[in-house]
Formats: sequence, structure tokens, C-alpha cells
Amino acid sequence: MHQNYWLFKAEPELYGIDHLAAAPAQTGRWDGIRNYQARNLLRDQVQTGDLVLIYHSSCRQLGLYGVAQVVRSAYPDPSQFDPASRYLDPKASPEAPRWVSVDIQLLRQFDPFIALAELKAEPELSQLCLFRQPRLSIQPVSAEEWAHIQHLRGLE
DNA sequence: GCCAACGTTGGC
DNA sequence: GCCAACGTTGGC
Repeated sequence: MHQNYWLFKAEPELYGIDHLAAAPAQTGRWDGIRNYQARNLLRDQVQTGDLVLIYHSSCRQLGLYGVAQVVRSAYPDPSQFDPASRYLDPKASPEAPRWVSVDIQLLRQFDPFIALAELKAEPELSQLCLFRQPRLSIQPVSAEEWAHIQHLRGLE
């Protein structure tokens, strides 16, 4: 299948690029998505091999921190069944899961990170989902937007 | 199925 | 901490 591009939002105090970088094989589970629009994208469209921009929200330095690759496509998010998790969903069961996770592997970190203000200053990025639908936690990124963002750090 | 009340997100 | 935008809930 054709490779797609995404932007995943993270609150770095909960789980962010540093957690991913420290994980075995720099691979971690993207869990805790509890919004139906984001869930549907994750479940139906995010495929193994897709590339992902990691965005940090709700923190002092908002922006893009790196690139990851999807290494496992959607499967039931274990945290929905976990009474100890803040993401427990009492209406979900293993027989009828509601939420999904994917696994991603960190490929590289931007140096320096790409601040939100830097993204906003690029006319070519004015249509980014990040600006049009800022609350969506799993967002599509076009091939053109992806290339432009890579070029901001001299990357292909 | 409408819609008011309420909760959450997230930049500032 | 504020507050606008937006998502969810639940009575009718």
C-alpha cells in the first residue's frame, strides 16, 4: 500500500519523544487515543511503514520533535481494559474493544526541534491540519507538507 | 434526533 | 489560569 504521512500529538510529560527514544529498539505503543475521529484514522488508515511527525502539545516548547515509522498497525489498545490506567474505558471489553493502538519506531529527532511559530511562518504549511483542526490528535499530512517540513532541517 | 449542560483540549 | 472551540452526555 502507498505510504502515508501523519502527525501524532503527544503531551511530553505523559509520553513524548524522550520516552520513545529511551524505549527498547526506540519502539513504543501509541495508546490512549480516545477520540472517534482520531481512532478511525488510526484503525482504518494508518499502515505499517507510514511515517509520523511527533508533535508536543501542552508544554513550554510546542512543536515537532522528530520522525517515527509505524511498525505495527492497529490492534486493541490494552489500556482500555486496564483498571490501573487513566485510559480505562468501562464500556470496552476484549470481545468488543473500542480503541486501538499502533506501535511506532523513532527514526530521527529534529535538531533543533521545529517550533510551532516556525511552522506558522511557512505559507506552504498554511493548510496543515494542525492549524485547521488543532484538537485532532492523529492528523494526516500531505506529501507536499511532509517534504516541506523535512526541508526545514535540510532533510530529504 | 434535538439541544442545553457539561467536560476537555490546548494555545496564549 | 483563561477561555474559545469543540466533543460528549443525557433528558425530552
